[in-house]
Amino acid sequence: MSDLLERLRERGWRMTAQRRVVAEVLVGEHVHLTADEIHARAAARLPEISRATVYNTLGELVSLGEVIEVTTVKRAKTYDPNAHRPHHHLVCVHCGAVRDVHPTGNPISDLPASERFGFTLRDAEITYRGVCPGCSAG
Amino acid sequence: MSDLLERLRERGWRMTAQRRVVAEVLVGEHVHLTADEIHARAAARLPEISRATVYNTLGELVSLGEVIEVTTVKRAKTYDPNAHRPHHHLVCVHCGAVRDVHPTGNPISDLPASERFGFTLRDAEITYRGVCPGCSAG
DNA sequence: ATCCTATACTAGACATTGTCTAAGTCAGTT
DNA sequence: AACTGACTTAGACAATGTCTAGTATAGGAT
Repeated sequence: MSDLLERLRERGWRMTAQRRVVAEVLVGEHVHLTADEIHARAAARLPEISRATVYNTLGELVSLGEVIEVTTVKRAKTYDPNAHRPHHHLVCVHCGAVRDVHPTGNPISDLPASERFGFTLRDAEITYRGVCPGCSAG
Repeated sequence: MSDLLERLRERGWRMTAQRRVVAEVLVGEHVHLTADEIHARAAARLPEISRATVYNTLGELVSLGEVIEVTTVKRAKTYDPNAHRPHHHLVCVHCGAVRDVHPTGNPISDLPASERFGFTLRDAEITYRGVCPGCSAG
């Protein structure tokens, strides 16, 4: 967590109160938040922080590889601070809840050359869809 | 293609000019279009078709399982008419191009029970990310 | 410690994508 | 041919994300 701030500073990031707060919100809760939720939590500590800054900061963190942008079925993207531990996602089709999961195997090796169409593969993301215990109980 | 219209009629779909045009646009080009692109192409044939109708029709086709909604990195969802042939997607991180691909193996069997957290799994979607030949040449 | 400047922040307008509503229209049935 | 519930329309609204012009500030230089 202060690891994150350390790494960022080493990469020449100028440290500001706004960026610190956004980073703290992200790492503080190990859940997937939307930009708006992050803004709300950040504003609780730093009331004048603007939406634009939150969006910019998130974009930078994604570019730096410190945070992963997850696009689910919901309108808004969510941000996953767990970027350094490779993982995939399990989504409840009913309530939208998201969990990080770790399947065995490597999807990239499952894609034969004939199916790569000349692409240089970078990574693969698996989204498992299902119904969570809470929703199937209802 | 007229298969699609057949199936829909059998399921009690009321057939209208608007729905026919949207279905034809979808099946006519085997690419992934956004709702707006579909609207533009539909309007070329049926100028007074409204955005709401396109959105409604796409939503119905998705509910009926005739079309798959694909959420990529881009803002807008895209619609994939290839719903009856299970497949996954290969996306160019540079230009956003999407191809359908068929990896070997079954991702669902790669998710051990201990990683399912009580979810009832329905399906899994793999998104491969890489750079397409055109973009890596540039 | 102070100054300087590139970088970052803010407010708010704007853009894009998707949803909803009220009123009018039409497909398919009788 | 009339009827009726389902469909469509225009446009307002909502949610999410981007951009700009002006202001503030972090961190290096002095």
